[in-house]
Amino acid sequence: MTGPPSRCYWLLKSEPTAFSIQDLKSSPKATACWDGVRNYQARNMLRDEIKPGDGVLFYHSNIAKPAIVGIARVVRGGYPDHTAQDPGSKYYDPKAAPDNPIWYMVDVQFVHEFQTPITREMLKKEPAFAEMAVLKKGNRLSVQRVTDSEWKGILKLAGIPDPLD
DNA sequence: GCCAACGTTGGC
DNA sequence: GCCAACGTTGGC
Repeated sequence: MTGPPSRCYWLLKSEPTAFSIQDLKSSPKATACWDGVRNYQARNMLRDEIKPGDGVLFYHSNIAKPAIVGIARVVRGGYPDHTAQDPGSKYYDPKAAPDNPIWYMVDVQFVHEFQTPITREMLKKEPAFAEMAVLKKGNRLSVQRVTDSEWKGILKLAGIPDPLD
């Protein structure tokens, strides 16, 4: 094989009151597990598609100015979300078991926080981002695919070179 | 706070 | 398998 390994891009959504990019940055090794996803479509992407080395747009939702606030990288691919088997967790799912974890998570590492968040309002002004799932009305998926050109466009808006290169 | 959109549940 | 009811998400 020649050339760089292929890399995919994702948008991960989080309510900053639950888990913010600052929380990620201040985690040990600036790394945290992306737990608590309880939607099958999102689960399938976490389990099957998201690989170490992939790029992540970190999106803050459910706030006055929802925005992409920075970049992370995937450092561990899909593995069972243990919070589903922890009765003390708010993400507990009594149907999950060691031989049937049901829910999966990945590990992500902080890479870069944008000096100025790229707000939803800004994204909506750019035709290049019109097809992004995050902008579609009613879309609640917390894990979304991002195309190469969308990724490049976001970094261009942020005014930085690709921090994963 | 409002409410539209969505996913899940469960009766039938 | 249908679909109404419900709980949740998340922009506004």
